[in-house]
Amino acid sequence: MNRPASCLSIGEVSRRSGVAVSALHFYENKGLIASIRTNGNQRRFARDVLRRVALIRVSQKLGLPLAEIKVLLGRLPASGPVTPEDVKAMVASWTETLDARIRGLTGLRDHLDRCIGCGCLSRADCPLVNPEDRLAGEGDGAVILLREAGA
Amino acid sequence: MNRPASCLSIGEVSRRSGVAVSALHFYENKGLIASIRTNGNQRRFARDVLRRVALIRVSQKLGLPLAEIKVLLGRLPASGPVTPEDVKAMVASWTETLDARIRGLTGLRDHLDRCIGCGCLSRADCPLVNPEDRLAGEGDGAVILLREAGA
DNA sequence: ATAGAACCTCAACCTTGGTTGAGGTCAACA
DNA sequence: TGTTGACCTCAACCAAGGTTGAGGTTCTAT
Repeated sequence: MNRPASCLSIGEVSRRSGVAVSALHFYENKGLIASIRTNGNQRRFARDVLRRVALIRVSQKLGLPLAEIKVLLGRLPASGPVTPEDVKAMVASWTETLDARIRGLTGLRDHLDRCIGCGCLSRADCPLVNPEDRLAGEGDGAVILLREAGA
Repeated sequence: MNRPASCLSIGEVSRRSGVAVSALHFYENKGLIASIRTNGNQRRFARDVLRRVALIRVSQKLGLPLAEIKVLLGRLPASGPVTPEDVKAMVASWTETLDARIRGLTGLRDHLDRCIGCGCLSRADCPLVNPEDRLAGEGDGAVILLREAGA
């Protein structure tokens, strides 16, 4: 009885999620997913793990590092099924992150558009290049513009 | 005459660009910037390097890897000042990249919005989670959705 | 009962984008 | 002529996010 229908081997999780076995090992090691072991020391995952893995991959596509994803996952119930409310909260936090990234990129694009308008790249005039010359004395030059892209 | 006014030491480039000396070494090593050497083997950079470094940092904020940035920089004149036309072309290529990223993120956000609407996370119904169940047989499951985020 | 697939651990390696430090040289000022 | 700060090279190290391989065990089907 090592394999009740509700348990998945790591190979099954890999096939169903599209994530390599080695990556699943890695996620487990980092504490993002959990398993129990059979008598023979093989991993068995609750079906729930498929959701978690999907959440991990989507979160990664938002640019979240695994450490942050771990925190978000940690807010889900440690065991048992995830409720719709849990999901709504997590997904809402994603959209905030997403909105922030989109805003950052859009702002940067606007800068670029202005730069296309002038094409100068002039140290004196172009807000895109050499902002350090307009900010003499601050000591960190180009950093100012770069910050606008949002982390 | 190691220091005509038009030449910058690496320390000056670092201070004016806000980029660490070690990073400038790194960029030179990767072929993104170039220098000549004094009799005493110290680097001297044309002022032009400040523009290139600024272009590198902005490009990085778009998420471009240095290898791609190197290609873009390679399209600029190898020596001599960069013309406004050069800049326009390069910046235009950035905005395309940016637009693509923004579109990808926006599409992902729309998915999330729909998911918030239902909150189901159901294997059968939720397009965000477990798309592999709707795509049985394709063998790469969640990859489908993830692709939407754009590279 | 036994082959072969699937699994296990652990360590080494990979890429990207750098930083840090050791050990040594150069340049500029007094 | 010091001496001090800026510079040089080269190698090692870091973080993230994994992959690869060696060497060994377990599971499942025949």
